[in-house]
Amino acid sequence: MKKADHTECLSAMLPVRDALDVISGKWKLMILISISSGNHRFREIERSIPKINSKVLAKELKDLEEHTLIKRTVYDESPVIVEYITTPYAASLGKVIKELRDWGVNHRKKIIGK
Amino acid sequence: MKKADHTECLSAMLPVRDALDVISGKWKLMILISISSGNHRFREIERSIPKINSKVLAKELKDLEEHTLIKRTVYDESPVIVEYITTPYAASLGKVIKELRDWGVNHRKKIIGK
DNA sequence: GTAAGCAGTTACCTAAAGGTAAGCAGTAAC
DNA sequence: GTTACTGCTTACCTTTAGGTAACTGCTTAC
Repeated sequence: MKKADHTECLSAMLPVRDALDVISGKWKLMILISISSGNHRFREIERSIPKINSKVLAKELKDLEEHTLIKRTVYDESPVIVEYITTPYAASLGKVIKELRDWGVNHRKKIIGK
Repeated sequence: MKKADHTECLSAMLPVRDALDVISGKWKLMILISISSGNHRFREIERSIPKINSKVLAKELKDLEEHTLIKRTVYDESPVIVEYITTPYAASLGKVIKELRDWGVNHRKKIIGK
């Protein structure tokens, strides 16, 4: 039983909270995964994620762009093409996503095993 | 540019979603961090987490217990003592929390640096 | 000329998460 | 005997996340 160090405890909690503020919610990581798996167009992303709708997708894409996790580029050919790509900064989330995925796989096993 | 593999993409997204279902939200990880930092009593945990309130804490503790991430023990001394401890299963979240924390620290630096 | 695809937007609604404030039963301290 | 601590619960309210459905302007395909 460790001694409760209030300062140390806070210094662990606050960054975790910061991270969750950016990535939690039902869709953000799924969108990042979809884009980095090769889906770059709005409708492509939409179709790749079950049950998402265009309003939510549009909003989440804006959020992700504000956090500089994705980049939106408009190619002014006719017809206009809009492309979403992940930024190098998004790659820094790779480990986070990997650990979440591994844990999720294991957790599902545990629950089904019951 | 990778080719979009729908199946592979889904098999990455769904476990991540499963994991987030368990740990996302404003308080769950903070509570786990608090308990594993040595806060084991209800009021102790409450005081260690800024801005949380007892209604929310009580509810989140129940959720965490249902997911077998913490264990609640009542010691029937007088006065009754209630103790919360993390389970070995919660330890499996260690890497997830570490990566979230590291990313959060870095993200904060990046934002302040702007 | 009508249908269908593109990248969204708009108005409206529901459900869930979270917050506020008060209170309760028990104990113990002053 | 009043105050304060424990571990909660209750009723009520607000805020936000997310969902539905329709519709826009533009383009190309049949």
